[in-house]
Amino acid sequence: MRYSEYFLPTTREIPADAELASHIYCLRAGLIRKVASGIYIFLPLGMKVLQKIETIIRQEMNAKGAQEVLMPVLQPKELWEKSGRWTEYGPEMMRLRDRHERDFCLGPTHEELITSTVDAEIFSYKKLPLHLYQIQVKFRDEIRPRFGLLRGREFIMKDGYCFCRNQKELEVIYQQMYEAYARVLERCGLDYAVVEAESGIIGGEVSHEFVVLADAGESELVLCPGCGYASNAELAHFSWTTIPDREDMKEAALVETAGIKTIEALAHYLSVEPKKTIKTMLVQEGKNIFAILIRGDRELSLAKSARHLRRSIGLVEQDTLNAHPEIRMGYVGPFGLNAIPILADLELKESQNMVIGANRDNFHMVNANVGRDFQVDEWGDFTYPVWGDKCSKCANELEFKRGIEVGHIFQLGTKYSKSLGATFIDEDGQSQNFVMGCFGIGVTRLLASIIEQKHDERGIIWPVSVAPFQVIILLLNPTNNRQREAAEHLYEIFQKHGLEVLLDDRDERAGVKFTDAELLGIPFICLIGNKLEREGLVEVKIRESGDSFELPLEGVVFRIQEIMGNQERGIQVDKGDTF
RNA sequence: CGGGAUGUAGCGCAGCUUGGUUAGCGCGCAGCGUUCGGGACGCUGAGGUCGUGGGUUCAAAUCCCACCAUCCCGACCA
Repeated sequence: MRYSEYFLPTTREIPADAELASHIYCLRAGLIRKVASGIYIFLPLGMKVLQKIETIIRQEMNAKGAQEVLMPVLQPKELWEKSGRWTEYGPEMMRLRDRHERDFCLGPTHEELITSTVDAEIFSYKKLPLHLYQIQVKFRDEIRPRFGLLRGREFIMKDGYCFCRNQKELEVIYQQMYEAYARVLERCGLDYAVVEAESGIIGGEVSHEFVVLADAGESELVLCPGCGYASNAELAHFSWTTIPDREDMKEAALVETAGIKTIEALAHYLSVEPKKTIKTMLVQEGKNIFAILIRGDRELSLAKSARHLRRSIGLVEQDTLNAHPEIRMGYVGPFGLNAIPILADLELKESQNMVIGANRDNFHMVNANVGRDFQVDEWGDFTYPVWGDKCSKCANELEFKRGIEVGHIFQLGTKYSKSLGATFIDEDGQSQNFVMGCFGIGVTRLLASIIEQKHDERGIIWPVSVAPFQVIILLLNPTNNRQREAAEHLYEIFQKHGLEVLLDDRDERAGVKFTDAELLGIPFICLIGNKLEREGLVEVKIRESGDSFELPLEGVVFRIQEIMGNQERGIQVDKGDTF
């Protein structure tokens, strides 16, 4: 491709809308342009990268026997009413009506459609397992789209659904997908973690998230350097470090703490460490309130709480509190809470002489002790790990990182096949619900994550595997015939060897070309300039390392292929079916 | 949806507090000339419903009201 003819608008200024590197560089390097909040057009360069990523995904999916389909974005209401999700899904689902007043939605996901399709065609266990996937635009009317492609409303997703005879068969496919996902991320050159993502409400499901490590990421991860344990911070297991010294139980007493409603203020006022206090968190499901006691210096994990209670809960709301005059906000404690169940974090089981809310305005209790001064209905694990906490499996100190969730694999079981009545006939002639799995990769999000992890202050640093071009030739003096001819010749050589090459033949100053080449992040930058004129040498710069070397024209392609080959071998790619 | 902020040329911004002639600057864009290995210089030029609607006023980019859009912080997710 000749740069002079290519639709590739780069910008010098940082767009006012963007904050994250991936967002800024997607715009500056001419990959995308915004159409509306969370909605983007992909320009030719962005399109190329997208296709590269999709190809990698296709190869890995096909290699595991998954078959590609394409489903519509527009889906009829009836389908969603069958699964109950037309009402369940909420405002995130974009609904619209056609000229005949029929209701549709823009598909936020495709479980309903795929399940009903398979159900209509597959009747026998002999046809199972079946694994279908698609790479398609999905639409979710996000409450708050942000960070460019990282959280769009319209985004491209690869989603796969497998239909199995039983749990065992599902587990085999699940394992295969685990491997396939890992390979996709490796081939994209990414540093990532796989974390268990247990689902709170519906027990028994197995689920893993694939998270690209990046400081800008929205999910917080806990990693153990010792045993490799990885988890969402909000669900992470850990063992607490501070085992309290044994002390004698002191006499409990009420102290006046007028106007003191936070742990910090309380600890300061009473001159105790925050960890010697207990805070009482209130959560609710519908109108039901639960009190959860945790150590004052800890944070409540709603995810863990939800899992423990097996309910979908949120922090208590003012409306709900109005019906409970016995609750004294700011001084809540496990006293006189009537019918409200009191749960407590296991960490408090051995605690002694704690400060705790008295559930009486302007009073706390000091030297409170479990069992003597207050009772607990249920013990559980309700808090996040913090710096210094140890791995519950191997006792190493846990590490904290942030990441971007790009993939999620799920053992669905019969949730959708049941609600949609999708069945097959098994070996015994009995009707059974399909046992399903679903597997998603956010393709556009993956693109953004790569930039988020692979960039510097000058621009993107594409891994060769997804780079829109492997090589860019900078013709520094387009008016110089010898240099022009050399550049054209080199351009042909690259093409003949199957490399994707961008020839910067624009009538621009050298500085512009250098800056753009680095912004675009093309892995190999070949300079045709004075060096060529004087010594017949091409200067090759490697974008990632900044290293450079000089070679005669004819040798360049082999050297580049050699370097690329070495990188590929590091990943050990065996190509699956391609088409 | 709650909290914060912004909307002026393709992009980045000033002007608004204290209303007053043809609304500015930088980059980019077009033409000509000089330049040409890290975003050159000179000259000429094109480009604006000042987010939209209403109001106040002799007069509104500027003051008031409403709405819309966009971004950032919270609850959701690939």
